[in-house]
Amino acid sequence: MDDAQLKLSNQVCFPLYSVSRLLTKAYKPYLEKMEITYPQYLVMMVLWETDGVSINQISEKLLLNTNTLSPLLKRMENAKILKRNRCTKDERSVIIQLTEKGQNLKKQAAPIPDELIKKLLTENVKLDEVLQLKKMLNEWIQILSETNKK
Amino acid sequence: MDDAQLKLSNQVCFPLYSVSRLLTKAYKPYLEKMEITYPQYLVMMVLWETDGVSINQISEKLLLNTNTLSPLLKRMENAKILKRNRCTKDERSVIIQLTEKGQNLKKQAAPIPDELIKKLLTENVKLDEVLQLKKMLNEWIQILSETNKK
DNA sequence: TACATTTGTGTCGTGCACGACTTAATTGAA
DNA sequence: TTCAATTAAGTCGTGCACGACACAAATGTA
Repeated sequence: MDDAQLKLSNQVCFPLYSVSRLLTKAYKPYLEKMEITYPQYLVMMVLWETDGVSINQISEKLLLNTNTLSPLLKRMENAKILKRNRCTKDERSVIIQLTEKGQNLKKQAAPIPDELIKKLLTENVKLDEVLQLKKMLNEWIQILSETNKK
Repeated sequence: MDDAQLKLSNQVCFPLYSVSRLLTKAYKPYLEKMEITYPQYLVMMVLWETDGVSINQISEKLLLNTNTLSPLLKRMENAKILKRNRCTKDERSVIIQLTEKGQNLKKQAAPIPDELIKKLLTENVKLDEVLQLKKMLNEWIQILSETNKK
């Protein structure tokens, strides 16, 4: 059998999976100071940009199911960085609002993206390549979130 | 504050994280027929290429800790696709060997990589771009597995 | 040969992810 | 208006990931 396709070294998915895990790990020392995890950091980025959104809206932006977000947001509420309140207009919705503590974390987080991108840029990996990578990944997100739907 | 850096849309990490999850989900229908998960599929690719390796060697190839692999390999042994045996030369090591069932799964897996890459290629994403992406990711793996070490 | 150190595997606890399902509120069609 | 269908959130079970730690086998050094 011609098994070249099945070799780990020929896969795109495996380096993607590895880099994703390794990058999350690279964030860790920064996020630990803020006492949040990487998925929680993603939620924070949504809220820093637009506070007071429903769980469903967060779910759509992060492509994470509500059954992943529900317990995650409860942990964040316990850590007092956000509050969960039922929407008065639609009692089914839960609105997430940052506390003052949560808002203040933004200042602490501000330098993180720069520090990380600095680590990743080398003589062989230039910024415009990274931007191209981002563009390609965003296309794949479109394709995959379509095909995964059913 | 200039918070452009903290916007989700300006992150590279987030699309990487999303695509990794979405790709894993895209593999699912194929892997379900073989009754394995995506991380288990990675282990299988290692073993299809080189059978009879230690847990440590699998750990190095997949960049996964042994405390992740140990229970995963036990589940795979329960599913009768591989066997775990202590190395006689070094009693600390556990050698992983495919069963016949495990070897036979290779035939079933053979068309998977092609089918998936077909989904991802569009007018806007060409094969050479994918190869460039892979190259970049592999560089990042080097950088990140270094910096994460300590 | 003693014994401190290293190495390979493993357990435990925590936090995601996600499929399957439940519950309650809202919506829509007859 | 009634009630079936849809929607938002949440529970439950399983399987990763991984840090912290345990333990036994192997190794290195005095």
